[in-house]
Formats: sequence, structure tokens, C-alpha cells
Amino acid sequence: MKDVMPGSWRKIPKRFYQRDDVVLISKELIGKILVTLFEGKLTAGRIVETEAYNGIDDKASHAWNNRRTNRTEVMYANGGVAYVYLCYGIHHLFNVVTNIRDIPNAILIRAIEPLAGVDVMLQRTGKLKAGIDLTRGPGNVSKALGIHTSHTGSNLNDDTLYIAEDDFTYNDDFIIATPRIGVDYAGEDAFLPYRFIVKNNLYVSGKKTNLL
DNA sequence: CTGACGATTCACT
DNA sequence: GTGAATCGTCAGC
Repeated sequence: MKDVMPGSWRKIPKRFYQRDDVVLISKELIGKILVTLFEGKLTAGRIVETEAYNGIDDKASHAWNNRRTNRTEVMYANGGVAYVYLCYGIHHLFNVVTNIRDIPNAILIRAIEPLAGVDVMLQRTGKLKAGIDLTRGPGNVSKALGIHTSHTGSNLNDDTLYIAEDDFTYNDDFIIATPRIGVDYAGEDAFLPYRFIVKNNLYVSGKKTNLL
């Protein structure tokens, strides 16, 4: 887990997010790099786990049945902004808003593999040494990267919080679709294969028995 | 205004 | 495996 300088990183253009297939975008975000630059501190990691939330017909989504509230309003924005909300009063969960205005699609980033700023991540999380728990699970990702609910609505083209790509890609055989985590309340929709993970990657959340 | 609860994590048995 | 932590959000009164 040596630090890598972002010289070859290219910020993903807004049109990437504004396409209409949130499940496809969710899969394509696997292998991309989530970057924050807060107070001059660079932290970044490669995305290894995502979940798609597919708009008003998806019972697991906050925007199910076209529900519009102060909190969910940002999901209806044009794609390419952040949706960060507080869960269990403790955890800040980071999502990427996709699709065009008034179509509330979003993608939850559930795990990353640290690439840069591990020392800063350790400082933010209060952990003593870098391990797989540093950025495993959506709450830990936000904590390590310093993402807060106040960043909701932030434009992913900004220099403080964005997603980049480099020349690295995962082979398609290493990306697996599974049902989403913690959405049992969603009935039938809880079984939809909207979660994408990198095969055998230790940072992917859930039981290790999931490894194939 | 009030009460119930969550796209989770961690410590503990 | 079980339960506590902890607070903004939202539906209901």
C-alpha cells in the first residue's frame, strides 16, 4: 500500500455520471479512484465495492415512490454531485448522484483500497496501523477520507472531492454482482443484483466467506 | 412537537 | 452472535 502520486489520474467528466443506466455506471466505478483534498491533505483509494440505487421504482432507495424531501432533494439533481447522509446518527455515507435532473439515481461507495494519504486516514479514524478495516464498509470510507454530510451537493468536478481514473482496470471476470447489503426492508428489491465487488479483494465488506 | 428508526460499526460474550 | 451508540430525518398528531 505504498503511496502513489496522482500524476496520471484523470478526473472523470460529468457526462459519465449523467448517463441513464445507474447499474452500469455502478459497475464501471469499480476500479476508479475516489479522491479528497481537504485542508491540503490528499487521500485517495481505488473503489472495490459499490451499490446502485435505481430511482423511484427501487424500494431500497431513499427516492422510492418519488419521495422528495430536504434530505433526498440532491438525488434529483443533475448527475455528478455527492449525496452524503447520516446513518444511525454516527456514519456519513457517501453516494454519487447519477442520471439527469429529476431522475433520482445514486450509487453508494461501500469500500475502497487505499492509494494515497494512509497516514491522514489513520489520523482521521484514530486507528493505529493500516489494515483492511481502514476503508472497508461505507462508514469507514467516509471517515478515512474526511467526507461529511456537509459535502452533500458537492460537484464531483471540484478539486476537493472527485473521482478519477488511471490506466488500471479490473478484468471483467473479477467483478461480481450480488444483492445489496442492509436493505432487507425492500422486499423483492432486496434481491436485485445491484452490488458490485472485486473478487477476492480483502477491502470488500461482508463476511470473508463471500470470497470465491 | 413527538417518537421511531436507519444503505453501520465496534466492543463484548 | 448480540447489543449499544447516537442524531438527523420524517410521518403523524
